[in-house]
Amino acid sequence: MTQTDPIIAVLDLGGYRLTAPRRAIAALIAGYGGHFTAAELELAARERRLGLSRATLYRALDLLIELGVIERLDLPGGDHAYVPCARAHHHHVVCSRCGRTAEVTDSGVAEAVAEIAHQTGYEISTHRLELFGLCRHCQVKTALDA
Amino acid sequence: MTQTDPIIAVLDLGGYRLTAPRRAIAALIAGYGGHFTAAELELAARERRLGLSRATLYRALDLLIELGVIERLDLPGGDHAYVPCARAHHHHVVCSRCGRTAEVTDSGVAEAVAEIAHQTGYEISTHRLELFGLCRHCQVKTALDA
DNA sequence: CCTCTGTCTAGACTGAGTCGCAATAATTAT
DNA sequence: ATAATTATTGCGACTCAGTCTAGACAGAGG
Ligand SMILES: [Zn+2]
Ligand SMILES: [Zn+2]
Ligand SMILES: [Zn+2]
Ligand SMILES: [Zn+2]
Repeated sequence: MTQTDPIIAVLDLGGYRLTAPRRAIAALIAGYGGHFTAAELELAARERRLGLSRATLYRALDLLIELGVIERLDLPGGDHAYVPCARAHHHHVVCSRCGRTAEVTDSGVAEAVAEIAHQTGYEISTHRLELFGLCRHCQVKTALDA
Repeated sequence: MTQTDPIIAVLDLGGYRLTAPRRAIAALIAGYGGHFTAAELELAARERRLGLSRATLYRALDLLIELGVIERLDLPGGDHAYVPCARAHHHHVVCSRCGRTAEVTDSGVAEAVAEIAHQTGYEISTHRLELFGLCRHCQVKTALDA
């Protein structure tokens, strides 16, 4: 609601036009706690009669990725999902039951990467780390189900 | 040529039928040093007049993944590729220029994962780490191009 | 306001991957 | 060897994500 939507802010800063579709998409994204898929966004948009075309949706996602305010995850099953996130390098832990995500820093990973570079002789420029498991919430629920 | 194709061996061990299409696919895969895509396999099969249907190809890939003799990579650009590999848990470093891959163990990563679990409270069950950079070969080539 | 141009819509299109089912062939039993 | 069993294949139609094009539209700045 407030002017402080980080996505809008970044778009503005980047000199991109603050159009109605982009504002709508930003609002939808802000509504998700964890990850969301393109299909979910599309459905949500349709339900709310926002009238955005698929093309616009995908272009917006591409742009937001480029700007680093969302990131694409490749779920173990092969599906693609997105998470809103900070722009510095980091990774995500995804709850495989409810989808909640948490960001984590490279703590410790950097050393491992350096070690790997040394062992293999590769000059490593990028890496992606994705972690999957149960969030606290779902750990409890699972315990109760037993 | 020899009976020692690891893919065939694993299929046999798992009690799966050693059919002509599977043998053909195993042979094709063995021919790749680094990663390959489903489309590449399909093309190679068509060129050699092997007459396998797409469905069979994809079913075979799924099976081989399940058996752990190949693994699916999600390239940064969003494409999917596969690498033949050992069955124990490990990760891949992919040369972003020539596609050569190397396997690396969890050395160091495990600690980082434990630390992340502790920090976030998630009970982490799986993780995927993919590294991208230049292999030794391509480092040299790049240096010469300068 | 008016213009310039970035962005949007609609809908056709592509290409990866899937599905159901009849035909085929690797195993197993006889 | 032959027949019976059933996993696997091929086909072709299908779905669905994502892309593309071209004309209409609407921000931002003057
Ligand atoms: Zn959860
Ligand atoms: Zn990292
Ligand atoms: Zn290389
Ligand atoms: Zn690992």
